[in-house]
Amino acid sequence: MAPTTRASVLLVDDHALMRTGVANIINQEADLQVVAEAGNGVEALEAYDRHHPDVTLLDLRMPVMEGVEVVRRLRERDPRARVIVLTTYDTDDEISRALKAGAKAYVLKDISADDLVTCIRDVLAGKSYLAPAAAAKLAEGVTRVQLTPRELASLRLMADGKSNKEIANELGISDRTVKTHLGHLFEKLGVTSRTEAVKVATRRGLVRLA
Amino acid sequence: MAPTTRASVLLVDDHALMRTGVANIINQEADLQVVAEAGNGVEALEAYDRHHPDVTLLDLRMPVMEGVEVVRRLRERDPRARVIVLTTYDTDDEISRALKAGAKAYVLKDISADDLVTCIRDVLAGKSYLAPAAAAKLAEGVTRVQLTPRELASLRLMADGKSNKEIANELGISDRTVKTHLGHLFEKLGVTSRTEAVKVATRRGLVRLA
DNA sequence: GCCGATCTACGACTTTTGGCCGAGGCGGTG
DNA sequence: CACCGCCTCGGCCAAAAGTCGTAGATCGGC
Repeated sequence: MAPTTRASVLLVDDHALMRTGVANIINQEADLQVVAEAGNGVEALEAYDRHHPDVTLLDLRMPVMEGVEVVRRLRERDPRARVIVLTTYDTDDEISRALKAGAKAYVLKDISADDLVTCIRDVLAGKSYLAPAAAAKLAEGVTRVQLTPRELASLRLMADGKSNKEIANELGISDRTVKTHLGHLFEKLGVTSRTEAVKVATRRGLVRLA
Repeated sequence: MAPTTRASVLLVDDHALMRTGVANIINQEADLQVVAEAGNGVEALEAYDRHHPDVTLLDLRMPVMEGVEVVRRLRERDPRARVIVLTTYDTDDEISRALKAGAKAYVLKDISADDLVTCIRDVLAGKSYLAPAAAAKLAEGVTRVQLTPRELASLRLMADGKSNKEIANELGISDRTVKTHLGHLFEKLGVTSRTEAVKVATRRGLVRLA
């Protein structure tokens, strides 16, 4: 039982309670050890540079810097960085973006402590892991919408309650053009009105209200 | 160090990970002990009946039964039930409804483990506790909107992407009347369009998208 | 250099939405 | 009873939104 070297874990979550809870679970394992915690993306990058952990547990949906962006930057500065996304939400957009950014695993917070530990060991062993729910969402997301930059920008402003004219002003284009973009957007989302579009876009993780 | 009687705690959260994390924290305290866990509202009521815990830690936003409803039912069957709401969200609507339903405390999951334990002891001692952020939201909510049943129903359907005509059909009234309800709603929310209304209503916790 | 995607924009049109009135019915309260 | 809040509905009108088709400009890839 001589712990030669425990694998080092970096914990990133904006909820202190979740951090200490998960830290407790992990530190109970003889082969794992939490070496640092971070409450947002910027802190996460700093902590990574200081400790170069073997694996990083990362919540998406954080203040200061978005989770997917953190994944990207971590992998930029260290292509071997192993990132496990641990979050509550499972929109197809977030899942696929996180995986594309280089996350090795995507698990939901309703996972059991045992399964989480197993997942960490799997990732340390070079495997990857997808939560069943996440896999299902991805599968249905074969029909994943590919929005153009303008469509996405229009969508975001629209979801913020802006009128076509206001959107046009902010984007520096004509309101006719906004109509064109939104028309294309509606077609891609399979809807016929803005409120419906906001609903579907929210469900898919394309926008975040509140 | 003879633990005369440790206060019993019931843990309700739909995330297994959060449950075991918090359970670890609580069980490390000599005067506290988790006696049961539940993953949704119905389980929570069953567990309460079996164990009659001294205090219940409850997440809002759960499947099967809404958290506020759980608070209400717990207090119904035992007016002395001490419920601490432990959640991630802090919309003024949820906070005030939870407190009105009889919750003794409202804390957010970004609380530290120490503060959570303190909060539990406070509640056991008969005190109550409001997270600063929650208190602030409540304060600004002096202007809390009071929607009529019809206004709320129209709002919900509208947020679901329905047109006035569709809302009218579902409610069995004229679309003119729907316009009236929505007009009043807009005035109360301080907006002039449906998408804006959806945004504000979501922020206030009046509706839940996704 | 051609093709496809994207962004831009217009006309013309229909439908929907939102604002501004008034008005009757109904149920509870002072 | 009179008042008030809520629900109901109507007309009218202006503005916004959504649908159709068309079309020039740009950019990147084959």
